[in-house]
Amino acid sequence: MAERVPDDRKLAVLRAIVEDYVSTREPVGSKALVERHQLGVSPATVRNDMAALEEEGFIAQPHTSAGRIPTDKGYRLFVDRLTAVKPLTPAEKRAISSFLEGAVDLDDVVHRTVRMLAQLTRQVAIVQYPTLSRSTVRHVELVTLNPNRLLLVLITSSGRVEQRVLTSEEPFDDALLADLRSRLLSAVIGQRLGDAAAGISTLMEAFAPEHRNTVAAVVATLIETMSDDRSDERVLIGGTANLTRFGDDFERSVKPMLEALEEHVVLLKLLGEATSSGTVTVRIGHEQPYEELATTSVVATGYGPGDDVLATLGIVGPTRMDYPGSMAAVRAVARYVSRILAES
Amino acid sequence: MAERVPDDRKLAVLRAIVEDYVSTREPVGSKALVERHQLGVSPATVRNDMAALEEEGFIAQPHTSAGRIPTDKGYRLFVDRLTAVKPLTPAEKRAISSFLEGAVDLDDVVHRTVRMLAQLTRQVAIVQYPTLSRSTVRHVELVTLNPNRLLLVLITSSGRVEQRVLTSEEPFDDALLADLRSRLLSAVIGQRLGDAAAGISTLMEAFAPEHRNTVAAVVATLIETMSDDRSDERVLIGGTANLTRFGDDFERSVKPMLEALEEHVVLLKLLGEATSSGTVTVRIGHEQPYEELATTSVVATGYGPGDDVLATLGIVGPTRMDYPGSMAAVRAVARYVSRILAES
DNA sequence: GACTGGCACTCAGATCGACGGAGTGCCAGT
DNA sequence: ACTGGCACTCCGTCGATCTGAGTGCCAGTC
Repeated sequence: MAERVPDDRKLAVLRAIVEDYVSTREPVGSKALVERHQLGVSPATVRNDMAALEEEGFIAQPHTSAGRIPTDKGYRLFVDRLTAVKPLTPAEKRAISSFLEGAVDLDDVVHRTVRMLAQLTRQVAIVQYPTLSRSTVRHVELVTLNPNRLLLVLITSSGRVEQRVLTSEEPFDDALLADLRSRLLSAVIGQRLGDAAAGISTLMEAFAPEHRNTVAAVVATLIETMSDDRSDERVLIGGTANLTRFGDDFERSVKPMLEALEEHVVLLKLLGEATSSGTVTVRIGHEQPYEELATTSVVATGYGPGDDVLATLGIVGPTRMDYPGSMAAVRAVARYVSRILAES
Repeated sequence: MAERVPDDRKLAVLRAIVEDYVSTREPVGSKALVERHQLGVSPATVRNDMAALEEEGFIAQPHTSAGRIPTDKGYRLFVDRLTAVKPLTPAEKRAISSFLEGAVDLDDVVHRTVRMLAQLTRQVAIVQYPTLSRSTVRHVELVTLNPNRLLLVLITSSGRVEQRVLTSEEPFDDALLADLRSRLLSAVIGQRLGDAAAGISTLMEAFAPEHRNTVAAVVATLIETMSDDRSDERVLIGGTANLTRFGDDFERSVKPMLEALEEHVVLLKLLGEATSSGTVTVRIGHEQPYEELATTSVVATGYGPGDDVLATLGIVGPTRMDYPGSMAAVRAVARYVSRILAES
């Protein structure tokens, strides 16, 4: 209880155990450890340290007389205190940068990002679409698809386009629509999505009573489109083929993950609250909210133009993963995609 | 060589083998067969028939003294000649219909369709987005995102919205854009996507020489947007969690499938040429073009409003699948989604 | 000629026991 | 405080054995 953090050599042993276990996937014993790392002490000493680390809950043995594997708590300590920032190679940086530069629109940016992440980390990548709420209204358009169907298009400063279809019993009046359109435009252009609603809800009064039904419907839909910002519940995933590397126990680790990938709500909860794009959040094993994904870790961070954090991206993999590498990749990709967004 | 198709009882035996193997996943022997089906003959007789069927390549045994399993050729015969149309239950029909009715836009239709398919068949579902080429231009909008960036939006009669961003060295001129916009509109509205290009390529001549660069860029982008119809290479997949049911041999059957799911081009090739929505195409094992997916079958059909076939949808699963059920589900879903599209 | 009962044969998968080796904990010695 | 040595544990593997489902074939019956 006096001191919670083990002394230096024990930490070195823990680090060595994590590294070896991650790369070999097998419980690591004292002898193998001293052979592969320059610890400068004998196996017996390492054994004592291991016993202490086990006592404190950082490592565990699957069964008596097997090597040790890190516990979630062990990985946690490793990530918090033992991780040296592992910079990407220049080649990797160039690859990220040039691949993301090639994107033609927001959708493409997100697609490329998820692909890049999956490729770099060789894990399953998840990218949440940027939220609109901070962006402003750039344009509103009303288009009649046929006399009874009206398409409402909302274009935002982030280059995103939202659309809704309205149907009506009686045909839409073109003149009315033109009038409504211009009034909407002047009321709404340049406003933030969140604030614009106030300006148009009173608009109705300018119209003749017999038109108010139509106007009210359009206004309501527009407000709903602006406020009901569904984009923050949209996510894109990639690299599912990397699930093969999850582990041997198909039923217990891969299946729950596949099910989670179907449910975007689950994924968003996994990604968690967005943190500023400088800091990378790591959630290890039981630290994430789903019991079924007990052997799964999440590495995530926020991103967005400039210092705004509009959404979250990250990767998901087995607790036994390369944390330094994943964290570096996630951070780098977030940084680059943020820069791209800022340029828009 | 004289007659290629076995006599009636042999066919009954084959059907029984396929059905039993699909439901039990285990090689089926002569004794078990006569117990579970009313064949009216003894195991010994069935054995003779089996020997004949094996001779002709419809079934095979994994090893001597094991039961038989159907070959691809066996499944093929089963699908071609032994499949009774298995209508969906009224409850299923209602479920499909009401679930699809609830869709708010085209995107939502496709999402719901893929979900429905996956749920009904308990397989991996694939839905190709409907192509635009037959639809007409409903609206074109030019929006300046900032002085040097212009957003071009194309709205089609199918309710689909395409967008492109143009950047320019020098700021866009608002007056010019307004002029260009109205000329574009009158030239293009109501035209088919494929035909509209001709009308606007000559438009440039109406503008002053110093503006021609800008105009040319916008026109070129618009034409590209209309003709480079990327929607036909977009697909949506769902039900990947059903991959768990693929088989025990993870590495050889699930991994290639996961990889295929990452590559939309591969999926499109799997779905194959669209057939009219009445007929369902079944590709069994080696009949589909990918070596790695030798134990995978595809059940697909075309769909689209009315009798137009705009795209393909279907399911992918292990060769050992419930063909009658899958075919019925695919056909029914295609029919319903076609109807929904026709109403738009 | 078509079907059946019987029989010998095959072979994958399960069961069992022995064994080797990696790894541990502990203790006495430096 | 570290190390070498030693006895002990126990998983995984290997080989031998056994069992049972399934087969092919043959002689007999309708």
